[in-house]
Amino acid sequence: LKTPLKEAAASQLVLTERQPDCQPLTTPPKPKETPPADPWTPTSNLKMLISAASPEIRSREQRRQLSDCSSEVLQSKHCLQEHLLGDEYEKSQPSRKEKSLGLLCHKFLARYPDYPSPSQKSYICLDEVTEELHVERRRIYDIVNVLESLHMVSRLARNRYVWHGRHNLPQTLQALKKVGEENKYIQQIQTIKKREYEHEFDPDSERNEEMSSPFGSSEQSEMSFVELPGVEFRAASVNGRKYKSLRVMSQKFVMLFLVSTPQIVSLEVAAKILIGEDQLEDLDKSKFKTKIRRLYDIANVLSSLKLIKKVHVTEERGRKPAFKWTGPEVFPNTQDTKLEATSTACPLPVSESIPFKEQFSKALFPSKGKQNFTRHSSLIKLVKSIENDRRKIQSAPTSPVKISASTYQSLPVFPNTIAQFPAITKHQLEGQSKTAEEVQMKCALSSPEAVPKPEPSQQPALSQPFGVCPASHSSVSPVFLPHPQSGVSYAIYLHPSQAHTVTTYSPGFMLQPLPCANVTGIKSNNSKLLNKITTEEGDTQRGPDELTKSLAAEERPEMKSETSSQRCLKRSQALPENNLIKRHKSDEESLDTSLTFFPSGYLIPLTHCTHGNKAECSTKEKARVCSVQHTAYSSPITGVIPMPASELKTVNIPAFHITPLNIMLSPNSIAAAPVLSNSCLNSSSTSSGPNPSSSALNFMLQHIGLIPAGVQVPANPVLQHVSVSSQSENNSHSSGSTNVQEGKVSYNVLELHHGGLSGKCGAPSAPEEPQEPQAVTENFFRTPGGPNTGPSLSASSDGTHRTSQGALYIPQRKLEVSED
DNA sequence: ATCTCCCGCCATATG
DNA sequence: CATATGGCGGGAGAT
Repeated sequence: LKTPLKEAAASQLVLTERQPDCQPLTTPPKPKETPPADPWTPTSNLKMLISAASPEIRSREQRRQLSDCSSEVLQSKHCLQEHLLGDEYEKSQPSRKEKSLGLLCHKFLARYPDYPSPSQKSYICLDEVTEELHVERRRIYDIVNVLESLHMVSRLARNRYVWHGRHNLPQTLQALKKVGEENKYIQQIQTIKKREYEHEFDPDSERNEEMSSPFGSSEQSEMSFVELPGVEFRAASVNGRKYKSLRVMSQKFVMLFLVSTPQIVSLEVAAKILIGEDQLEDLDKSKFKTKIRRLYDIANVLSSLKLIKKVHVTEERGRKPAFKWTGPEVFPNTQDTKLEATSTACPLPVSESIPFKEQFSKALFPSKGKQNFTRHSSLIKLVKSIENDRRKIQSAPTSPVKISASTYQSLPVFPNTIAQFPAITKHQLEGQSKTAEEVQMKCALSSPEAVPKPEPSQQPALSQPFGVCPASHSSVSPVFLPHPQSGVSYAIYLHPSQAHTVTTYSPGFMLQPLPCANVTGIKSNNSKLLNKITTEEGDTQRGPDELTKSLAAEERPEMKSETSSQRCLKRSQALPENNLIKRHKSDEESLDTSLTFFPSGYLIPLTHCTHGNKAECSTKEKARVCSVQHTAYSSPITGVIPMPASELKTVNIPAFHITPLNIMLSPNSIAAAPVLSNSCLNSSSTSSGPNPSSSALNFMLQHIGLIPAGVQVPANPVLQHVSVSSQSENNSHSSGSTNVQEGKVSYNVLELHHGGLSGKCGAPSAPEEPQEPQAVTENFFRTPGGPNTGPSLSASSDGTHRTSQGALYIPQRKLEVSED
């Protein structure tokens, strides 16, 4: 007896047929709903489904109730009847679980096809649903709200929703991921973890430095709902002020998964981040509790959607509830459209293309969208927030703030719009701008996860936008950052999405170390903390894959490094699939520039900012950007000080995974701009390019705060490329420890966590091992020297992984992740 | 005891 | 004004 899985349920036909039956009303008198599910009832199916999910429960129930009744249905019925007769009182323990939101959600979802045919839209009438499902309206709202956040449904009018199914999911997720990156959730997560960590070990932690301001700076926007071009919020409430807290929370929650590397997010962290956004400090306990409650609600429906599943992360402080993303991988934009459609295994692939365009055009021409984009309240709000931003910015010009308030204000509400641009265009623009500046920059290497299969032939990435971890962007835009102290301005190439994020020079911002969200001690964390992550049960798939991936990536570097200056394509582009598409460049920015969205959720076209690619930006614009006044709507694009690529040097610091940063000294300044390139990238620099002077490197590091002013890091080691030990690849379990013990630096291990797809390049390995407990390791930066010593770079010259003086030592930490 | 999270009061939004 | 929505948090079942 196969459990009727979702597939079945999903099938439209089945559903259709089943629907009528679903109604309990039609259920014959006696079969009162009872735990010992009757296999033939839809409800029972659901139950089975659920029980299947949690074996424990099932077994328990079976033992308890149906222990001897092996003949299922009939038997159970008998039992039921007896029971009923015995105690007429319903008492049929609708045990709390049977009323769970998760189950309810399953029922709800069962009513609609995952991929409704575009031709016939299905509507949702809340009244019907509540009635049919036997639930209080309130509960339905919970479900619908979350679905809304994913754009699986959208409200038409009171009591009325449209069912979109999962058609929008890819875009939505992509958009969310992007926003998540912009919000720098990774950093926040790290900060939180770090804090916890510090709190545990060193209550007296004298964490000085800017890190002290966790996200005080990152106080996020108020609620901003990420919309999709085609799916605006219709009339009904939702739009206006009444926040859509649950909706927004849901989106943010999802974002956390999408940006963090081991795609696992603990409730605690999520709650903190979500709280942190609105009310900075305010460690209100009750508030936290409430947040957690909400998260559970959201998690339940997300679980029903199979986007996440519950797991437990065990750290030294016991196990904490967490959830693991089990939804589709989300690829960085550009390729998005294509890849996602593919990856989603959409039953109705064709149907999607058209809506897409429509949506797109809508986004471009708001006018069509009716009055959706204008509304008093929002405008007012906008103004307010802008003012607010200004105030903040001005008041704390020198503070180590990393994110300007405006950042969030300018959050594109329709990030998707950008994403939807044909990759071609994007690349084209990109290329142009690049050419113009011939910056050796960028190469948005996408985070490992974004790289399904590291292609051996990948082009060497030269650099990467700093602070962006999972760089999923391909274009970079320079931003001028006034240096508070020296007064020297830096030009940092950032991905457009990041550009508007940074308004102030911030070491912290640049520090962003690894894409790995779980890595805690970024800075000088003494790592006393070695936590371990062990994944019990089979979802460990990731470990192996990632390893493989990383291996491939690292090993290849020298092979083909084409000389720098090649336009670095994003890694993903290097991938075969991606290559198929003629990648031309386009610039997101053009779009970004022309259209800016505000938190309020309305699309407001801006005229003053011309599209035009950054290459064309004039000096004046530059200036404008520099000014703190730079507000939400101003274009993130700035001018660049032209600098021959040759002058720029690239340093490869594998161990760090620091996203590369190109720092350019302002006109008058001399020196070469040190550039850190991500280790993931095969740095062409490995051998070809001149090595940056160590002084430059040190300068850089010091600035970033990675090393104390006095410390000098030898350049050579850093430049070396470390070859990954093959062993790690094979046994992910022990790889971590091995590395640590041997004093080896294991970035490969780090990569392990990069959530990713199961890419496997040359390495055969990594078939997923479903049910086995596995250990994943997490690394932390640690400074052997002591707390104050900045982390040093660990490098291996010759693949020896030797820790050089001042080498960065990355201890491992294991966390145990167990499912239920 | 802790983890989950259901229930439903009640403030708001909408029509 | 009647309803529809949807914050919110008490407190109880599940572990």
